[in-house]
Amino acid sequence: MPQEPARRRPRPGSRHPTRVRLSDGHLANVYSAACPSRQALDRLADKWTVLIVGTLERGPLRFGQLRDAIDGISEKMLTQTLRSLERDGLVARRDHGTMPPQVDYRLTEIGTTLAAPVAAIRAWAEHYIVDIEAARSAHDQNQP
Amino acid sequence: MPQEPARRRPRPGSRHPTRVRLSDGHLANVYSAACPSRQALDRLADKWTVLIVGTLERGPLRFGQLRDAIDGISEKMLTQTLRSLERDGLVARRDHGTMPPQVDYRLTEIGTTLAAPVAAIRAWAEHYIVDIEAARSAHDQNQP
DNA sequence: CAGAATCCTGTGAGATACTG
DNA sequence: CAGTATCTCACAGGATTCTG
Repeated sequence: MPQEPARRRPRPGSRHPTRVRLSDGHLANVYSAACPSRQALDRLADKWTVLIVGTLERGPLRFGQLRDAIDGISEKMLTQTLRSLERDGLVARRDHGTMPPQVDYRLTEIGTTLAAPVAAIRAWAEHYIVDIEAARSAHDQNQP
Repeated sequence: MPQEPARRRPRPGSRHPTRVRLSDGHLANVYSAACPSRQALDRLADKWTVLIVGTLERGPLRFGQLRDAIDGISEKMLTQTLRSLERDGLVARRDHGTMPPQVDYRLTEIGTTLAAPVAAIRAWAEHYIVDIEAARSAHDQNQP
């Protein structure tokens, strides 16, 4: 059971109030973090989503193939991320019901539309990583 | 001081070994998480980077303007993310040295090139959030 | 105003073991 | 093979206070 936030001195006039309590008791952000684009961005801004979508771009893959293709992902995170991608209608899961189990995953129609912007990001990453690393080491030279 | 990982029974033959100890004592991934595109992707895959870059797209902004424009960001995370963006050469910081302090941030040339793919992602998000939410609630209907 | 320093918490995510 | 179920820790990130 989560403890009470334990604010030391609940004084008014906090300088940066990002949340307010609504009449129904829920907490909500003051401005608009509920903005649709923010919702979708948060969906993409985890460590594995973009990599899974990028890997499925070329066609359906089985669980083990995904695991082997995506360097460093744990089975747990692969399962979790696939589940939430399925929930959001970006990936479709097909269980053949055989024994031993055989399951494959493919992008849905919407998932496919995501592949394009994701590819753009990946292309940018591949092109500019050199400059980024250069800037990084130059910066670290001055402030070690 | 970080404790020893405390592996209960260090038995060999773990099923999914993602890391190996190199001759110099460092840990490294077996395959290729060090791939350049992965490096850059990890750079972008945090909660705030994309939002900051997107906000600076239209021109330089001061610290407080960024804080107010990006819904829900804390001053701590704004500072942190700006620092690392600066380190990577994507954002330039200009301190006017006045009193009270006046600092503004703008995209560098490389940062500007990132704005395009980021805008593509944002456009995708704005367009497809409806379908995502539909899929989500449809899915939750079946498995509540 | 723009932050630095500090404290605290929830979550991300790995390791391991078990199952149909 | 394709998962669950636990346990655990590290760290992202929020709240608060202080300062030049």
